[in-house]
Order: sequence, then C-alpha cells, then structure tokens
Amino acid sequence: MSTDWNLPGPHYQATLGLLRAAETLWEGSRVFFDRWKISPSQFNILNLLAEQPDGMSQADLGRQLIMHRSNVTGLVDRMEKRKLLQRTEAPEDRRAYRVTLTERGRRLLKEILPHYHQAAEEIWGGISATQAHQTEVSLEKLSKTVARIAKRNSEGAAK
Amino acid sequence: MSTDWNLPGPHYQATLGLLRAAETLWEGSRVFFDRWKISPSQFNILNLLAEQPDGMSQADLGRQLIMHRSNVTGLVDRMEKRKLLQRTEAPEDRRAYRVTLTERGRRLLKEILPHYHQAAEEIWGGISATQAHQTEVSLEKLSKTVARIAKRNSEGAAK
DNA sequence: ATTATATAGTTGATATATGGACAGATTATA
DNA sequence: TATAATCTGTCCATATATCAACTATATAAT
Repeated sequence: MSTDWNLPGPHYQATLGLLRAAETLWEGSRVFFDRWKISPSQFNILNLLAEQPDGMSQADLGRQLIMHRSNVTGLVDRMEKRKLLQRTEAPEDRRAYRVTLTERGRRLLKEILPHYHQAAEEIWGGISATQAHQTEVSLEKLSKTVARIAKRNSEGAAK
Repeated sequence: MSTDWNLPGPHYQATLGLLRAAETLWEGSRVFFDRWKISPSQFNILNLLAEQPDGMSQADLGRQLIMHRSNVTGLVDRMEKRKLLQRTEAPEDRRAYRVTLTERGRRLLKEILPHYHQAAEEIWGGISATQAHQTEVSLEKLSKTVARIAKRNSEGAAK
C-alpha cells in the first residue's frame, strides 16, 4: 500500500479551512477586546489573576498562558503602566515578583465579563448542543495531533 | 424570558476551548514551518504566488491574505532578501510592484508541499470522515459568527 | 561549605502584525 | 481640464511574540 504525499489528499481543503478558522477566531477575539483597549493576552492575564487574589509570579503567568517569560515582562509592564495590576516583591523569593490585580483591573474585568459571556453563548447559537459537543471533542483531538506533528517536525530539524 | 449574561453560560467552557484550540493550531503551524525557516504567512505567500506565474501586487497579496499593506512590505522585504521572490516594476501601474517567485522560492515550496500534504492528512487521522465534515461545517459557522460579533462590537465602540 | 545547576526577571535582536501619515500615481467627477 | 477622491507602497510608532544572553537568587549535588 503506497501513498503519494506529493498530491493533496482528501483532507487538504479541510486543513486549510481549519487554519483559516483558527486565524479568524483569534483575530475576532482581538477585535472584540479592542473595545476596551486590551489584547486577548491581556484579558487572559486579568482573568487568571482574578482567580488568584494573592497574585502569582510572572513565570507562573507565562506557564499558565503558554508564553515566554520575556513576553510576560512586556505585557505586565504595559498593564502596570495602565494601573490594571501591580508588581509587589515576593517575600519568599527575592528573584520574583508577585503580580496582583488592582481595583482598577478588577473593575475592567467586571465590565468585560458580561459581554464576554454573552458573546460566548452567541458564538454557538447556530449549532445544536450535540454538534457543539462533537466539535469540541474534534477540536481537542486536532489540537493534540497538530502539537504532536509540530514537535516531531522540530525534532527532525535538530540534526 | 430573561437571560443573565453576568453568569457564564453553558457554552463558556466550549468557547475557551475553541480559542485555545485556535491558538494551538496556529502555534503548531508556526513550529511546523520553522523547519524551513519560514513563517505561516511566508508560506501563504509562496503558495499564493505559485498559482500566479505573472505575479501580483503587494496590495493584492494583502487582500488575499487579509493583512495590512504595511505588513506585506516587511514580509516581501525579508523574502526578497532571501531571494525567495522578487519585486519587478509593474508596467501598467507605476505605483505598484509585481511580486513573483524566484526559482529558489519555487524550489523551497516544492520541498515543503509534500510534508504539508502529509501533515494535513495526519491531522484528521483520528477522526471519522463524517465527523471531520461536520467539524468543518461547524467551524465555518463559528468563524462567521465570531467575525460578525467582532464587527458589531467594534462599531459599538465608535461612539 | 562549595560548587554546580536551575530558576526569575530583564534586555536586545528580530519577526509578525496593526494603524496612521505620507508621497506619488491613478481614476472619477465636476 | 482641473481637482477631488482613491489607491500603492513605505515609514514610524506600538504591541505581541520568540530566543539568546545576562544578573541575581535559589536549590541540588558533591
């Protein structure tokens, strides 16, 4: 049984659509949050910190949001400048900061959340509950496979 | 019939998963193309130009790939520096360039495509044909809804 | 205790991306 | 035909993101 990978297969179009959808979704969330002059990443930070009243270190933020530490530095810089959060020295580790929401940050999140919840429901409006669930399951499978392929590919490059 | 949008609804988790999946997919494609030292956007440009032997203007590239003209400038700059494509003056419009693939660019694309096609098939490996099709349909619906919501939202902000 | 290794955060280089402002060219309109 | 509106590509400012190199601290191993 041989397969000619030089030709696009039956799932080629589906994959193009998948990546296009991913892009549209991401871009859509960017435009959605623009209204409050924040980025999806900044929203994720607000959201994460709201559940952690004692705050968390920048390294932890990076791990939770799957982004590089150096990116967290810039995001926290800009959010601190806007007084949405604050850096406090962590007493138990003199290398680290403890990042916490300010009152202003909490207020902004509170203002956004209802709109976010509403949008979250609307997004799935045209899709049946069964179909929505199956889509979720498929997406999770697809994500895992993509991550696996990318990993294998990058290891192959390290020759 | 009243709905309290202050509380997360049944689709809240699904939306988080959706955006996470979109991110993973996009990031996965980035890592995938890293092997050839190009970005997903650069791949899209290669792919697009291969179907247009006479080349196209930077403005057209931007429209096709849904990105700002100023972003095309940088991408084309870097790809021209690597001699993957070239700018030629457009005879019919003295404002515009005509961007075409070089032999080197065509070779690179030819090298990547089989791997891309293979990955495209693998991605859907764990999913039945029926389910794959339904997922595609759902994703398209979701994309459209997200785009609509984002648009409405941004218009609401313009007060 | 000393040394080695790992971790926290910053910085600089670079890529991707948007948006505004601009010069030059083109097209539509008055 | 003059001019107003539009379009092309570039540049600047800024944001998001990665990676490598660095300092300072913390933890593990000898």
